[in-house]
Amino acid sequence: MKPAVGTVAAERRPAPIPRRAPYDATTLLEVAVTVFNERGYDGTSMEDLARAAGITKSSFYHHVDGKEALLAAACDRALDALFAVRDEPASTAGRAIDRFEYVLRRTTQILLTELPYVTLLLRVRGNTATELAALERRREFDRFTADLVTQAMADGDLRSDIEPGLATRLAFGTLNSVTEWYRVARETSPDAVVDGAVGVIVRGLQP
Amino acid sequence: MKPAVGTVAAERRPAPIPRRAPYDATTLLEVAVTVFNERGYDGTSMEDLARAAGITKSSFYHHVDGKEALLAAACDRALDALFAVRDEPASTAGRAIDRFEYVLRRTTQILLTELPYVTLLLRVRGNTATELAALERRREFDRFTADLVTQAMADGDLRSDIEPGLATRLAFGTLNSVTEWYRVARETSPDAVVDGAVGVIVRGLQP
DNA sequence: GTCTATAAATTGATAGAC
DNA sequence: GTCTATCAATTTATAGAC
Repeated sequence: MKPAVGTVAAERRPAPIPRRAPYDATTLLEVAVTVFNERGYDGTSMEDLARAAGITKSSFYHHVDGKEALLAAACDRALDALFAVRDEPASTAGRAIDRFEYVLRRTTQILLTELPYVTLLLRVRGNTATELAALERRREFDRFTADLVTQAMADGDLRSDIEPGLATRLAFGTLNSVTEWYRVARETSPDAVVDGAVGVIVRGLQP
Repeated sequence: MKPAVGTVAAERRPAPIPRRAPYDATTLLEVAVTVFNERGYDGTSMEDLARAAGITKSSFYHHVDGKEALLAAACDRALDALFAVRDEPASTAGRAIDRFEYVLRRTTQILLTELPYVTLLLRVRGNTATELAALERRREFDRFTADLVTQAMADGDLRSDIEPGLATRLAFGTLNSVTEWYRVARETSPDAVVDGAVGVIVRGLQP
């Protein structure tokens, strides 16, 4: 039963308008990254983002600095999480093979918990200064992983009939490929993905 | 020694202008795919393509039907090569494990020989009808590979402590990740990539 | 085949009212 | 905070001269 428009009750106690939480930069970043991943960064217009957020383009601009700033924030979030893994004690001390396995596992976990941000990072092409900066940070992380593999191979703990660079790229390429299919339709649990991926890689690279 | 401008020799036998082969649709597709892979499809304008070909945008349009047609042609080239693998005798007869290994190897070879086209295909997002059609063909190929893995697992020839779908995705995700780094700077030979990738995957998935 | 010129639509971003 | 209106630049694509 809806009270007639204009009654006293309707005027003094208007039906509660379905009210969303007020937007902040973090919320809209989440919206933006989702759309970026669906349509690609360059394939997404600010109009697309505003529509996804349910406001106009101008309102959207009230909250964020622009398209490129959104991309930078998303990439930084992914990269900060990856570098935090690199700086954990278990990544820096001990046998190289143990550190390698630890980094594989933790990287996969980050990839799943920060999935949209890592996905976007992995697709960056280098068209702007922002993108080049993200690529450079990413390459730094890649050098860290390549060093791990090289050391573990020198220790005799990884098969050495494959070039270290190729082994590194296959290992982390396998992990990164998870971003290509692990979406909301999650028929596989995160733990199963981590255990499965790390297990297959480790066995595949055993001496 | 350059003859002075205006001499008889210069007028009758003009210095040979560095003449390129006349453009055809295939040549320009090659140019386009290269730029698409560098800057991303949506990040590339027809102006970019024309500049890369050394002609104007209008001249470029004289040879090709448009941006989307270029994408469709590139995806078709990659998909035709993949489906040709699927239809080879060694992919359709024999034990599933042998067919699986054969398809892994052949797919990697296609990936390297048709690298730019496969790279572009793997990045398609589904923004237009053209892209959706390419994605649908790709999914058909994915179903073929998933069936192979499922059968080989049922035969007891692949480890069964991993879901078949996860195993398939890890295996072909590893292969596909090659497109992310195997560019012109080829420090690793194609054969080493094929042997390395297939070898790591097969060992990683052994029972 | 290649060019200049231009059309028609879209894009990232801002101005200013409420 | 949200809106309408608008701008300047870019983008896909075409017309028509040479």
